[in-house]
Amino acid sequence: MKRAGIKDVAKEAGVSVSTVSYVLNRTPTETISPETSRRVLEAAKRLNYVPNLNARSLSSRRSNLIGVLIPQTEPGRELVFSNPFYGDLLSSIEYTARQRGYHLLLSGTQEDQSYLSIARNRGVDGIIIIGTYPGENLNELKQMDIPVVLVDSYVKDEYFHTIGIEDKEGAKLATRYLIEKGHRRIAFISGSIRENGVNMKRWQGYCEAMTEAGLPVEEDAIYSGTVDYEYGAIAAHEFVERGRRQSAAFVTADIITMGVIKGLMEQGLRVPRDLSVVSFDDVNLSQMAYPAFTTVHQDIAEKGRQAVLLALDAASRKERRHTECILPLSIVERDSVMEWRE
Amino acid sequence: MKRAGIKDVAKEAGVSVSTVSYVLNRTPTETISPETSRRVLEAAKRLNYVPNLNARSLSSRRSNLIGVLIPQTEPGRELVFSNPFYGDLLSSIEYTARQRGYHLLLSGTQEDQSYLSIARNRGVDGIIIIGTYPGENLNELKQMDIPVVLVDSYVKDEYFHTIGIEDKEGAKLATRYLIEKGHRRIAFISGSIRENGVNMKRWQGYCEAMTEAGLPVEEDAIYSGTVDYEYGAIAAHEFVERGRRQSAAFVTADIITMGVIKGLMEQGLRVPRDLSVVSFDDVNLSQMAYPAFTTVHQDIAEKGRQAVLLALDAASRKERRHTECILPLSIVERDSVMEWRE
DNA sequence: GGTAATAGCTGAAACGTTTCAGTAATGACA
DNA sequence: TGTCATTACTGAAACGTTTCAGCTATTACC
Repeated sequence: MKRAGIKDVAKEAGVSVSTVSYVLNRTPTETISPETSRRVLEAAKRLNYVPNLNARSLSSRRSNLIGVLIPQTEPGRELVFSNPFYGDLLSSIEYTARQRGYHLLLSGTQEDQSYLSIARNRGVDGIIIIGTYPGENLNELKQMDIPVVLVDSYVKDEYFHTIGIEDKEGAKLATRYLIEKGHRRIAFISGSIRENGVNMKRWQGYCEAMTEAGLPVEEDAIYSGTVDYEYGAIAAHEFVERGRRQSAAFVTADIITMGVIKGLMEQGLRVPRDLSVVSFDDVNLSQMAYPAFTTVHQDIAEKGRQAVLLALDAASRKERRHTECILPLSIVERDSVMEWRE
Repeated sequence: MKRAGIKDVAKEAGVSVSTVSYVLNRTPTETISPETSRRVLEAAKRLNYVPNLNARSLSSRRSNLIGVLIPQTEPGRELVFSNPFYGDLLSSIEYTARQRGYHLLLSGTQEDQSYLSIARNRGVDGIIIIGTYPGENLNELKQMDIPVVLVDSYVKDEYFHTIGIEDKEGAKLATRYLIEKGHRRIAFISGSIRENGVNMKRWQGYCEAMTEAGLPVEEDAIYSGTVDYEYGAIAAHEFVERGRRQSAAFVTADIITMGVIKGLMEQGLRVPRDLSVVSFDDVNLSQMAYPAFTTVHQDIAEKGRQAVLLALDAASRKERRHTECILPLSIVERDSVMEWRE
């Protein structure tokens, strides 16, 4: 059973192909009589017509497609959904896009550029790139006239739109919170702080908060690895090996915190009895954990929503000027921090 | 800067458009001299040529696109990524597809058919539907000649390919495990067991295991709600309200188990001291939790991989006959079960 | 009554590919 | 030398839309 095309509809309704197109797209500049319009609509319904979106985008240069690039665990590997943060974010992106009649083209942030050309070739109307992005190719993105939204990236460029949070401020919030509770020696547990990404900003926030309180940033209080559960456990073991010199820790991601708590427990230690912890993200995990932990809350759903809105808005206007959207943070108190007195 | 098309390449290389197409696609039936081939390739490189995939799929009727439909929390809402199971699954699907040069078109399983027509109109080469699917429209899917892979669905049909696990057997495994540990009164905590999906099968498995052991399936041991963290906590509270009549529980999803553990804790109860628990899925959560819980392990990554392979394999051959793929299960022992003696 | 504007429609080019059917040149073979 | 295959390539139709430019009635205006 061959699919009905616009031609078939035209024949069925006794009008030209262009008329059908105008009716179906409600093209505002075109005047169509109600009678004709009705006939076309009926014919389309009768033939069970659905437009071929590939042909449409070939012709109209719009695709109603948004490309979403999600980081991978390693170059060429799976997506990082082991961290629920990304699932929550994607969920919100998909929902917002779907509501507006857009579909998602999903891909990993490959180290090579294949994803790039593919995003380009599919004719996506916008691209949302999540997380720190392997730098250089970004320039190539600028050359094609597609709006790009960077989520949680610290690449500054007139061309790109960005959406993120005040990572440094959030980290200061967390660290100061611990200081206010009387802690003086505070560990910093994080993913890599080499690249200019959120972890580096949170590192800076931690340092500033410490310094402003007149506390030293000590070498052996720093744990830097990968943003996953496994590293949290490793850090916890190392914490013990290094002699448990701190009474509290600021951990830069909930998923790491899960591992830290687990790692401590394996060694008979408890949060917050043996280590107070403040975390970052406030994914569901932070309430599920035992103990539920205090963490810097960010509105992940809103982040995803804004990313889509920014992309679509940029796609509709022709201007390509940088827009920046920063979402607010707050700290959510749960059961992972104890007051500390010497 | 207008993008270079195949015509530009042809002109640059001094050959015809068709020759360029043949070279670029390495069409096996066509003979091209090495010299010409080289010239074309060089021209393409020089012009920074990338093919327009929309045009290609319009012409060739293949899109290198796989549609993925993921359940939503509610009709018309976000995707169910609050359950990490889906993130893991999608991650594996994306990875496998990407490796094979395919991209993912992601959408929620809408109650209305819009997703359906869209999947159709985009010309996807295959569709992967995850979870129980709002029934009727499936027939419409059959009419277009696109391979459909149902993941974790119990819809039986000659047309659809399915991939899943022995849910009933897995549930029996779990229930029997508890029985062997001496438990006689075992609660069943689950999502909805109304629809003919995995939860119903697991419910059947639970019943069979109980009956085979000569134990009664008691009304007040059954908790059926939604597959999420929140419901787990609710069930735990209800468990206490109903008078803590069971010594163990089989919970049909890890995400629910997280809530159960939390809910019990809120009431001063502990797993496994006050309730032994065996769960299902073995997502990362089950090790992260405190206590890490015993659960029926399924290979989620393999599930995603097979789903893609099934779809691609079906797309390449013309035949549309049902294929079924069942993955093995095993039980992973952790710290959520105690021996029980009267 | 004549011109201008407008409403309502249509024809055909264009979008960037793939692929079928064909052609010209070369070599093999009797 | 003539026929037949084979190699290497080309022309053009087709895929299903959008959209520009144009055409014909009809109405509006002076």
